[in-house]
Amino acid sequence: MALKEHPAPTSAATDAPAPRRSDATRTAILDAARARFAADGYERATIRAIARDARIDPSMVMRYYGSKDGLFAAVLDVDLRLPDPAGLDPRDVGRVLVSHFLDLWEENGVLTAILRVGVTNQAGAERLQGIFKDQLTPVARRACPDPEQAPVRAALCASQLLGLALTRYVLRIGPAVALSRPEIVAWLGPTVQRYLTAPHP
Amino acid sequence: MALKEHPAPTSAATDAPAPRRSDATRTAILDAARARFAADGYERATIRAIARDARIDPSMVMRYYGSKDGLFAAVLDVDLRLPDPAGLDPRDVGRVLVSHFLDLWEENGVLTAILRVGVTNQAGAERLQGIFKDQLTPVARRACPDPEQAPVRAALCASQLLGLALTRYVLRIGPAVALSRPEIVAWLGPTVQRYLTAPHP
DNA sequence: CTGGACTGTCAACACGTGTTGGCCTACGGT
DNA sequence: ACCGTAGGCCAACACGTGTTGACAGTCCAG
Repeated sequence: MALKEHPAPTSAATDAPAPRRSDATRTAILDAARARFAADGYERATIRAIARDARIDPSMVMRYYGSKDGLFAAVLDVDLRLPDPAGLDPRDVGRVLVSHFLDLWEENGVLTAILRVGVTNQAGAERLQGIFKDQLTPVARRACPDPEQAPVRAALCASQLLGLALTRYVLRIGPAVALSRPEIVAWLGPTVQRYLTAPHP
Repeated sequence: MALKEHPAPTSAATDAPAPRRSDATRTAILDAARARFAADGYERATIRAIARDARIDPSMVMRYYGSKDGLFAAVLDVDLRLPDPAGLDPRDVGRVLVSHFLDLWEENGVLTAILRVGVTNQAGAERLQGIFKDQLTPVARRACPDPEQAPVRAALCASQLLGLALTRYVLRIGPAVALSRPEIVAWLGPTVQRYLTAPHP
């Protein structure tokens, strides 16, 4: 860790941290890293390959992100932007959630990267745990009958949603890839709905 | 590949392939490999570590399994031993399947190994695809209303079953680990049941 | 114009990996 | 009792990895 902190040369009080000339390179590295981690997982996504994709020297990665771990940590920031279940029809929450997750997974490779890495890398696994625990559990708490069951219900939803991502975006199992969005929502929506709102069986 | 084929020294016509003196070592390697692949994934499960666990020299692994790929291929043989849905109450097939899968995942680490490896290794992914396609689809064909939908329904089941394994045995998400077997069966059983038998939504 | 910081390149290091071949030991059929 | 051969260990190779430091161009404040 312990990245070099460049002192803001001009306005020190502004909120934006004074754009640097190397910002383009920084984001190029980050984009390449996200894609490589998503495609190859942690070990096989080498710094040399990432640097080649970003068309810079491997040592730049070290300069800007300190280490491979630091680079991956910089990729990890994810906000699921889950909707507040209080604001929608309780009968629709399952379908809305599934649809929202499909959006998230397809908008860029961050979630695929974290999933692929989390399976073999401890830090990635903890991050994935944290994301779903911190962001999905509150939704469950507002949607399920007994708030005390929120963690269990969130975990059940996670099992189905991550299972879909696994089969569709990571393992690329044929029929799971071929399914259309509306079909997925129609099939998985009621499942998630039930995990959230059904009485404890 | 191309393992050395030791000529059977004694009975050449017997069905059993004439036990070798090194069989103990062979299975020790295989056991250690399965555990390591399950715990660490493909890249981080090094031949040296596997050999250390099996208390033999790394070169023995090469001699008996040709290469790391060959070793992993030897670990891959899995028979899910799925029950024939024709033989049970159509109302129970979901619960029976979920229960059966819990048995499979907990009996040894093979499935965890294949899942962990399949996420980053192409051969592992294809193997996982094959297992679920070849063994789960026939079950779906016998259980679902329109046999033509069997692949889709098998994939849906796989998404939920693999998702459970992912959250419970790989990522070890707290609430998913804490759930008891009967609870899991009660929650996921109806889901699998619906994926198999419900009319296309 | 000039000095210092920033951005980038190059070559190298130390290390762990999969893999190989040579050597010694000890079993077991003849 | 013998000796071929299977079983096992050791040392080494070639390679790719993350990481480091020295060096050169480039921008901008003073």
